[in-house]
Amino acid sequence: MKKDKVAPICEIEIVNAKNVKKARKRIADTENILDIAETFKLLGEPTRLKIVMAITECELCVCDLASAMESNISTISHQLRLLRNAKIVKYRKEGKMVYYSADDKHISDIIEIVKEHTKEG
Amino acid sequence: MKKDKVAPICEIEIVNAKNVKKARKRIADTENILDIAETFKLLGEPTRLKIVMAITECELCVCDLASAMESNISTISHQLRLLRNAKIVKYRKEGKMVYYSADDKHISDIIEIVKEHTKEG
DNA sequence: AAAACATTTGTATATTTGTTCAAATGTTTA
DNA sequence: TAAACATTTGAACAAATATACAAATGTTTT
Repeated sequence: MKKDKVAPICEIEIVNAKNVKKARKRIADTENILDIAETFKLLGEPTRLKIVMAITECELCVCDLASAMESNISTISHQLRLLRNAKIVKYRKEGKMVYYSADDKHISDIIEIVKEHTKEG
Repeated sequence: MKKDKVAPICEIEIVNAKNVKKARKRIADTENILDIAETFKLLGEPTRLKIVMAITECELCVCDLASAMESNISTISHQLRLLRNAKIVKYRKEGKMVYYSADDKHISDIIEIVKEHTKEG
């Protein structure tokens, strides 16, 4: 057997077993990794990202949000449901109106960071 | 015409014109909004997020990365290309080997923040 | 030069998903 | 109670995309 190599797993030879082990551990230790991916995925769609940015500093009803986005009310409502479930946006009912806002600091923080990241590219 | 309402745009009545205008402006002012969404989208897929996390603290060749992820080399390579284009990961060639790493501080920062965010939910 | 190997790339396919229309729900007002 | 309105929800369709296999590229070694 060659110097650093280890028995193959999944038919793949391992070159640096130590680093592979570390990587495996890092992934395994992140128990809510699917939830993290889900949050990123929700922000990774222009319509939804725009929704979040639109209601970052002031709340809007679904109707006005659709207007601001120049989009369909139904489309906005569908996307809002996804964002709501992930606790990325919150809402407040007032009669038949529903006002949405995105006051979660975490979310606006990461949007700012990614904004910086893409600017540099 | 009713009190606060304004002429319809896209067949939608506007309730709070001031906030709609602010929202529109906030969206319009973010010139690279599609790039921002793209970065989020790339992190929003479990395979790619795991890749990034795997190589956050130590570099790995494609082969070992595939092993650590228990996945296909081709699949990993395809996803690495996307991550590379978005400057989320970088690589270093050494002969026929290619070592990938994700040392971008921005990226590990936002992953940590989202990790916190999802924990609270 | 050829064999061996790591990685990349092209193609095809199955799955996911964003959007739209239509209908349903729930609230206010006449 | 009925009409008007805001929002939600269901269903269907088109578009995007993650994955796998096969072939191509590029590098090292014999």
